[in-house]
Amino acid sequence: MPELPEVETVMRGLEPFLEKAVVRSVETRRSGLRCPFPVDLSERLNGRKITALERRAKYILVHVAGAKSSDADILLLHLGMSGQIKTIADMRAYEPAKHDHLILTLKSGAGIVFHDPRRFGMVLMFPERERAFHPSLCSIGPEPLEAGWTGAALHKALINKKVPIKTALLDQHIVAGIGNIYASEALYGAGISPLRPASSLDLVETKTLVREVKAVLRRAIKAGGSTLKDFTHVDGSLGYFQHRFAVYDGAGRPCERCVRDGRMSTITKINQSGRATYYCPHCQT
DNA sequence: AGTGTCGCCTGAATGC
DNA sequence: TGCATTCAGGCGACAC
Repeated sequence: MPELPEVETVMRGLEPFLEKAVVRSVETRRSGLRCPFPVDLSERLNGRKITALERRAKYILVHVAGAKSSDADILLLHLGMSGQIKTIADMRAYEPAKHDHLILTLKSGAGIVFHDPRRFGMVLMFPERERAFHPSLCSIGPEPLEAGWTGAALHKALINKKVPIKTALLDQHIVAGIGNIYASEALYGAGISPLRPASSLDLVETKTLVREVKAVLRRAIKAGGSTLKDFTHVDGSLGYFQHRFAVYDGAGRPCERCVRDGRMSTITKINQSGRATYYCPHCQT
């Protein structure tokens, strides 16, 4: 389940492959994923040079040069639930696998493949100059790893929010890129109950929470993300942050913090807004 | 406006 | 063994 650290890992893996590369051809093997592929995808990519890659929230932005600088485009990729991007060193040796939906061949003879069994992913293309107005990007909240995202900023964003703090962390308008895994992990790190109404957190608590969000995301990026089922790096290798989860997918296990403090308490799984939440009912208050 | 629920989709796991 | 059901969840659409 690609969240910010997984998307960042994929983007970093794609960078040396795609930056300054020129697209030779585009093949779509079905009409779209969550939404149809842009009908003019091929003509807008063929012969064009990729200038830079960027991550925003859980999106990968592929910047594509135009004939004039005002014609630059953005190819927007979202991995959804099960999306993978694979790099292929030599496309002559490539045979499409099941669920390989979009294939870009580069001038160099290399290529990339968008593979997505559950087809919750997204591929869009629009002019760079429309970026500020694009519905998928324009209303997204602050990047959690940027210095400007502080405890004070989060505290302000949570005023009047009655939803549980766990649900608020998943809201991409409040903060970008956090998904189900890292929401549970950050709340555990901060010792805050996922059930607390978001507006009930005081400034000290939001500062602690912001620190923990940043810390868990940085550690996960360093570990190459978390591989639960589908996620892999662009070369097929796996992330290993899943081995360091404190609570996620750990129902029934003892809480390590409580054990350290000489208590016995068990990680518990609950459901919030249809999503699994894992926490320690004893030390998260 | 804020909040809650649904549907999209496949494959793995579970149940009878 | 085999078929049906359940579950996982990011995000947009929709209802209240």
